[in-house]
Amino acid sequence: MYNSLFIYNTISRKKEEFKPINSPYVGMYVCGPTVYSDVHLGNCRTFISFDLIYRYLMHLGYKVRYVRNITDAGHLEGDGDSGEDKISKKAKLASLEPMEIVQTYTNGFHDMMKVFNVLPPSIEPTATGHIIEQIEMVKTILEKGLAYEVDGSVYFDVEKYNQEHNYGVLNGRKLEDLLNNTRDLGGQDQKRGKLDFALWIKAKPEHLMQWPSPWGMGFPGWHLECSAMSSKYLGDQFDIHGGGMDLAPTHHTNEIAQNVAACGKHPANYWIHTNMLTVNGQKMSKSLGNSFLPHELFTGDHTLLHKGYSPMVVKFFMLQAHYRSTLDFSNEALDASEKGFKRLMNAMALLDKLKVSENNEVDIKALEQKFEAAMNDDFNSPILIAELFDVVKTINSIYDGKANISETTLTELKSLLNEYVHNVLGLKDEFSETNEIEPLMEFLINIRKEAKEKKDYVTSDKIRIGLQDIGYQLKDSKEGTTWSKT
RNA sequence: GGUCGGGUGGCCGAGUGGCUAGGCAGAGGUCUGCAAAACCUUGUACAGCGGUUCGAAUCCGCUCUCGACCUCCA
Repeated sequence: MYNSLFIYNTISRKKEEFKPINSPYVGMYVCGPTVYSDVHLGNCRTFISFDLIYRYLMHLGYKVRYVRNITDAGHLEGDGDSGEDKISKKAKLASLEPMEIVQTYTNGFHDMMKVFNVLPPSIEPTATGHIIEQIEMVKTILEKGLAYEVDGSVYFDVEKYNQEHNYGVLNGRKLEDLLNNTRDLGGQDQKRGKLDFALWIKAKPEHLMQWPSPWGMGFPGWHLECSAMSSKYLGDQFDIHGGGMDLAPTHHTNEIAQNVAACGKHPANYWIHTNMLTVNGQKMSKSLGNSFLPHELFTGDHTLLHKGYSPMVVKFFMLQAHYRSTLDFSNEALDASEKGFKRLMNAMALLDKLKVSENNEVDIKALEQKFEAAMNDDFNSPILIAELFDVVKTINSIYDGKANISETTLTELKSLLNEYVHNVLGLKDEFSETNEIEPLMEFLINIRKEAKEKKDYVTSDKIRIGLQDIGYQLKDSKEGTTWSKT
C-alpha cells in the first residue's frame, strides 16, 4: 500500500519515494521528437506515458514545469558523426527549407498530441532556438578540459571524464566493457577515444543549417541540446528527466556527462524511462519499417489491421499496460480494449441517470484510496483501470436497482471518477459527443415505442436495425430505451 | 559476443512469499417480442528442471526461449 508517490528510478533500479527538490514545484524534462518525419505510434506511446505522469503529479497538487523539446537540428543519420543531419537531408530531398520540414512535422506532432488528448508541456524549446546556450556549454566543457577541438569540430573526452566521474551511471556499465564492445566505425579518425561524441560539428559548405561559433561554421551535436535546454529552464539540478528507454544508454548517458562536466552536478534526481511499443514482439521503429502512423490506425488502412480504432481506444489500450513494460500491438488486443473502453464510458454516462436512495452502499473513501495507491505505485495505470472496472460493476448494479447510492455519495462519485478518468488518465468520451442529434433520436425512439406497443415489430426492428447500420445502438431496459454510438 | 530486461490461463495484461487482479473471448443462467446492454455463475495460468521455505508465479541456480541496447531511434 503506497501512501505517497513512489517512482522507479533508472539510476538506482529501485522504486524510490518521490521528494521534489523544492516542493510544491516540480521540474520535469522529457526528450521530445526529432521532427524530420511523421510521429509513429511508438513515439506517441512515450508522450502518452509522460502525459499520465504529468497529469498525476498535478493531481497530487504539484506545480509542474514540464519541458519537452523539439529536436530540429543536430540529429544525424546513420553511424558515427559523419552522417547527415536528418532534417537537412529531408529538406534537400524535398527541395524545401529545413524550417519548412521542421514546421510541417511539428504541426503534425502537435495535431497528434491533441487527438490523443495529451496536454501541451509548459515549455517546448527547440534546438535551433538555443544555439547560443549550446555554444556556451561547449565552451565551458572545453575550459574544464573535458573536450577537445579538432579542425572545427569539438568532441567530448569520455575516458578523461571517466577518471573523475562514472560515465556509466545510468546504464550500470563499465567503461572497459563499453570500450571493448563498441564497433569500430569508419570516418572517425578525428576522435581520440572511440566512445567520444561530438558536441559541435563542423559543417560542410553545402550543409543547409549552420551557425557561426568560436570553432567556425557548424551545428550542435544531438546530445548537447537537451543538456543546454534542461539546465536553462529547470536549473542545474531538477526533479525528473524522462524519455524512451532506447535513449538511456547513449543519449541520456551523454547528457549526464555533459551536465556534470559543465557544472559539476548530476542534472536530475529521478530518471524515468518508458518502454517500447512492439509489433509481433519487435520494437516498432521507422528503420525496421514496422511502424504505424496514427492515421493508419484510426482508419484501419494498414496491412496488419482488419479495422480502424479511435484515438481514445488506442490510448486506453496503452494505459492498460504499465509504462515500463513492453506492449505488443495486435488487432485482438485492440478489439478487447475497444469493448472495455466502451464499457467504461457507458458507465460514466450512466452516472447521470442513476436513482439515488436513502441507503448508501458505496464507500468513496475506500475507492479514492485504492485509486491513489495504484497510481502512487509508480503510476500503475493498469491497476487503476482494474479498480475502475469494479466501479463500473457497481454503477451498473445501481442502475439495475440491485444496489443503492445516496445523493451526496453520488455527487462525490461523479467528481472522483471525473478526476481519475478525465483528468488523470486523460480519457474523453468520444462516443457520446452528439448532443445535437439527441432530440432526433428521442423522436425515433418514440415512434419505435408506439410501434412496439402495437406489436408492430416489423416497424420497430426497421428502426432499431436501421440505426444500427448507420452506427447507433439502441438498448431497451425497464426504464426505457437508450442509445449509444457503436 | 557483451550488458540488461522479459517468458502469466484462448488473447491482452497486472501482480516480488500465503489472500479473486482486470479487460476481451468461451460456457451456463436471469432479463427480453427479437437484438444489444446489464447482472449472476463458470477457468487445475504462471517456460522447463532443480533448490531455499511450513508455504513460491513471486527468492536462488541451471537450461530453453524472446526482446532491447551495444550504431540513428520514443
